[in-house]
Amino acid sequence: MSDADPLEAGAELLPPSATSDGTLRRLQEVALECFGERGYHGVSIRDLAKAAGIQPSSIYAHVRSKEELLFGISMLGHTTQRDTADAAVLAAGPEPADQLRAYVRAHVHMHATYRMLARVCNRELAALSPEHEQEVRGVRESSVRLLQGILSRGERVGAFTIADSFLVAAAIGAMGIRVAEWWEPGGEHTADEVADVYAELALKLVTKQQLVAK
Amino acid sequence: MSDADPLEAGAELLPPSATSDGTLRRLQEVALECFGERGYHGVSIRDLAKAAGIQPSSIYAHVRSKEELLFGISMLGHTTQRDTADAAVLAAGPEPADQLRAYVRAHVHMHATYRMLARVCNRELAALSPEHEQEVRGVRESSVRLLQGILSRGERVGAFTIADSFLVAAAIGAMGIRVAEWWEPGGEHTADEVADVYAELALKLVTKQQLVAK
DNA sequence: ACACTTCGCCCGAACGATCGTTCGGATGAA
DNA sequence: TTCATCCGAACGATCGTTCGGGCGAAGTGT
Repeated sequence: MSDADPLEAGAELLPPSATSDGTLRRLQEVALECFGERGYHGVSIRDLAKAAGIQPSSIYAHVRSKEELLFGISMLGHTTQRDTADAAVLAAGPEPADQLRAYVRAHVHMHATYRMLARVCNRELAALSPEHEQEVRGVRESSVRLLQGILSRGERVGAFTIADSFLVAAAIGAMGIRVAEWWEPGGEHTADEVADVYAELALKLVTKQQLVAK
Repeated sequence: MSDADPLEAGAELLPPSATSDGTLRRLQEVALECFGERGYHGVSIRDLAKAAGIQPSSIYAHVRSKEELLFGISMLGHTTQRDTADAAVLAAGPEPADQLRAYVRAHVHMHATYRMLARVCNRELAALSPEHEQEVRGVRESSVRLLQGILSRGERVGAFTIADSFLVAAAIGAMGIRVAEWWEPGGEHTADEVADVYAELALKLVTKQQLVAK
């Protein structure tokens, strides 16, 4: 393997829904790696250029500004999360438990598989311009609403027992988001394993407890 | 109230274990606010100076460098988390369920009450020097070990049923860490309420499920 | 009680480095 | 000829930090 790319050692950084190619794609990939490791403000245009193998000024042939590069990445990550979760839930059928399982599986799987993308999305919201931040938050909110809808409907039809819908949704979301911070490919668990375990854990959070004889 | 301080509108930024006072304390407080909102690299020495009401050069009468300011904050946050969790667990008695409840309550309560401190601690590990980062990670690890110890002992004595100790510990930790990102004083829930709910949710994660007749 | 020194804290000015970005021009494919 | 892409050089702004000095409180010798 002489064409081994240190950037893509066995793992894709961008999801299939990414439409960019060529230098712009490479730019987004190195931006993901750098932003994910050191943060948006901790990475300079010159850092990105060096990692991409081009000159700093050449970057501006592909993006209007550094912030727009972050915005593109952020939108891609958030829409990917929302779309995969939507699709998974739609394919899960009418049972609330199946819907919750599907949502958590998609959520967790995405945060592991594209963990750099997820990190940047969850950390750098404040680095966006006010307009861009609001646009991203809109996408984010629709995904949160989907989860809360599953929970409240599950409770309404008697499938779930939930103390506080908001708090439980926050807890379930948190489990997945944090996966992007510790999971790494080649580690103890595959992304699928984590997704499966966390889907069952999420179900435990909404299931009525039966007292077991002590 | 003419002495109202916009920095401390009804909430302490630093925990009681903070020993600093005077200008250094004020510096740590404004650093928490600024780092928490825009990130370590997104805040300049001049930003901090302006927020603290002093000149940029005056900062160096209290800290050796910007990174050392972050390190002090980071150590304070991590030791506070570890110590309050330790104390809570020790006071909880021998029952695994009580220990887990105590740990989660302390963990969550701290992440809500000192949310800016928790944010900086969880976000800016990579901004520390390698030596400082390792020192902080040491404190962090000891707290994680405490939680995992509670879980594994609880399973050993038959109080808990756990699919994967590491994954469950990560999930429980994640719930609390994320609280620092969305909770705010004066919101829907008090810190105590969230802590109580999440303590029960954590217990659900380690309790054997009973199949309820469908 | 006095003068004198020390020290903590703060200031304004400035250092070299690096920041995001722009510009004019070169190159090659369409 | 046009257009996308890249380059080297440079712009003004801002970065973290240093330096010399001012100033009031605390300590010291007499």
